[in-house]
Amino acid sequence: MKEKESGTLQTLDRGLSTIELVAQSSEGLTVAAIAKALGVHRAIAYRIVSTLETHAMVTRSPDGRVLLGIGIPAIAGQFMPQFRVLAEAPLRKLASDAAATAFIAVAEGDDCVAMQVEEPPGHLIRVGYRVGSRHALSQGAAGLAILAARPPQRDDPESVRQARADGYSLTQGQLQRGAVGVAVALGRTDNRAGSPEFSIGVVAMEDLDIERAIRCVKETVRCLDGLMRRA
Amino acid sequence: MKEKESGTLQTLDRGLSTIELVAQSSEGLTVAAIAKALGVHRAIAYRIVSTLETHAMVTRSPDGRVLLGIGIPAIAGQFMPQFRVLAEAPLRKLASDAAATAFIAVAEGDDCVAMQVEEPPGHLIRVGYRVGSRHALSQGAAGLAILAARPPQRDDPESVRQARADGYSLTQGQLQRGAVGVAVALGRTDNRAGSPEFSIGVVAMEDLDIERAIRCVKETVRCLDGLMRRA
DNA sequence: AACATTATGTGCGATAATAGAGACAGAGGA
DNA sequence: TCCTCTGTCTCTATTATCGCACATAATGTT
Repeated sequence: MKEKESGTLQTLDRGLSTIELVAQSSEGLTVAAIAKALGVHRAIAYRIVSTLETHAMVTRSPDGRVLLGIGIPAIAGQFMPQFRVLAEAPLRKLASDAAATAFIAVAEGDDCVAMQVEEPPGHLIRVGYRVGSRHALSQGAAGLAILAARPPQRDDPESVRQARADGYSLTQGQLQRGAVGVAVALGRTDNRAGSPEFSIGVVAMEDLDIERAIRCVKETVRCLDGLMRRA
Repeated sequence: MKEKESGTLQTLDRGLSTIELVAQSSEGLTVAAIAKALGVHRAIAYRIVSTLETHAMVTRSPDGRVLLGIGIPAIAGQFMPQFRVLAEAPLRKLASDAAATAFIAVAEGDDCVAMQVEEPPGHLIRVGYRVGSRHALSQGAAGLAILAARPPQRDDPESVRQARADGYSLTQGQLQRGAVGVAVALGRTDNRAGSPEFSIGVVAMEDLDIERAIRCVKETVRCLDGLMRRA
C-alpha cells in the first residue's frame, strides 16, 4: 500500500494532505469527501479539520464545505523573503562565475518584476537592474523564460517558441541598448495554478560570454531547484 | 499550561505551529530552536520537520535552518479563487441591500485591483467596475480603505487620515465623474507582513444612500470576517 | 405530510501511534 | 584536545488516535 516513510508522523502527514486536497478543490470539500480521499474514518477527518481550523488554515463555508483559510496567505507572505535568503548565495555565485549581473525575476500578472539582483564583484562598469523594476513578460530574457516555461499557447510569439526550444531565453538590447540577457525558468513542471513563476538569469554588456553564461545560469537553476526540492 | 482544546490533534497542531514559527522567523530556524519553542524533545521536532519536508511545506537551507518550502505558495495560489466562492453570496447580498455595485478589492504593490464585483439586481443604469481594473491605492474608496487600515504613517494624506478616523472611506468622483464610493478594509488587525489586504465596498451614482451604504458595507465586513475567523 | 434516506457532528473504550528520554556517531568550533 | 551542536536510532509507557455507534439535522421520495 503506502510506503510509509520512516521518521514521519502519520497524523501530521494526513493533515498536510488535507490542506493539499482542499487547495486542489475549486469549491471546497465536505468533511466526508476528505475522509474518503484520505481513506480514513469520518471522525478522523473531523478532528483533522478542527485542528486545521484552529490554525486558520481552513475555514468552513456556511454550507459546511472546507475551504482554505486566511492563515494560508498570511504564511505565504513570508515565503518570498525567506526564498531570498536561500537564493542569495547561489545568485552571488552566479554573478561571480558569469561575470555579469545576476537576477531572479517573478511573474506578476502580465508583468515581470525583478525580485533580487546581485552584481558581480570587481567590475566597475556593470549593467544595472533595479529590484522592483517591472516590464512586460514578453520583453526581456527574464519574462520570456517564464513564458517559455508555461504550456505552449497557440499565439506564442517566435521569441517564446525559440526560448522554449532552446531551454533558455536570450535577448539583446530589448530592455536596454547594448545589454544582453540570458534567463531560464526556475521551478517544477507540475505548475499547479497559482504557484509563483520565477526565472533566473544574467544581464551584461555585449561582451558577455554567452555560452558560459548559459551554463552558469543552468547550473544555478539546478542548484536552487535542489534546494527547494529535497522532498 | 495549554488549554488543550478537545477534538484537536496534538501532532497536527504542533506541525502547524511549526509552520507558523518558521514563517515568523526571518532567516529560518534550526530544528533545536523549533524544539525549544514547542517545548518538546528534539527528536520530536525532527520528526515534525521531516514530515513537513515531504510535503514541501518547509525546506532546509544548506546550513541546516528550516525555511518555508515551495509547497506554501503553491497552496496559497488557490486561496483567492476559494475566497471568491466564499465571498460571492455576501457580496451579492450587499449589492442588493445597498442597491449599488458591490466589490472586493485587493492591494497589489501600490495599486488597488478590483477582485470581485457584483451588480445590484433590477437597475438598468449602474456604475460599472471591471474585475481586474487597477488604480493607485491612494485613489478611490477601495484603495483608501486599505491604506487607512495600515498603521498610521507620517505622510498619510488627509483622505487617509479621514478614512481611518471614520472607519470607512468615502470618495466622490475620484475615479469616475459622478460616481460615489464607500469602502471598508477587511481583515484582522494582526496584519503580519505579507497577508493580503482587502477592502470591500460599493460604488454608485450620486443618488447613493450613503448612510445606508455604510451600514450595509460594515455589516458585510462583519459577515466575511466571521466566515474567515471561526478560529 | 409522513416517511425513508442521506449527511453531519459527537461521546466512548481498545489499540496503535506518538512522546519522550537516553545514547551515539559525526561535524565543526574553540 | 575538548566541547557543542546536529542528526539518527532504539525502547517503553503513555496517551492520543481510531473506528464504532448513537443523536441530530437535512434532504428527497411516495
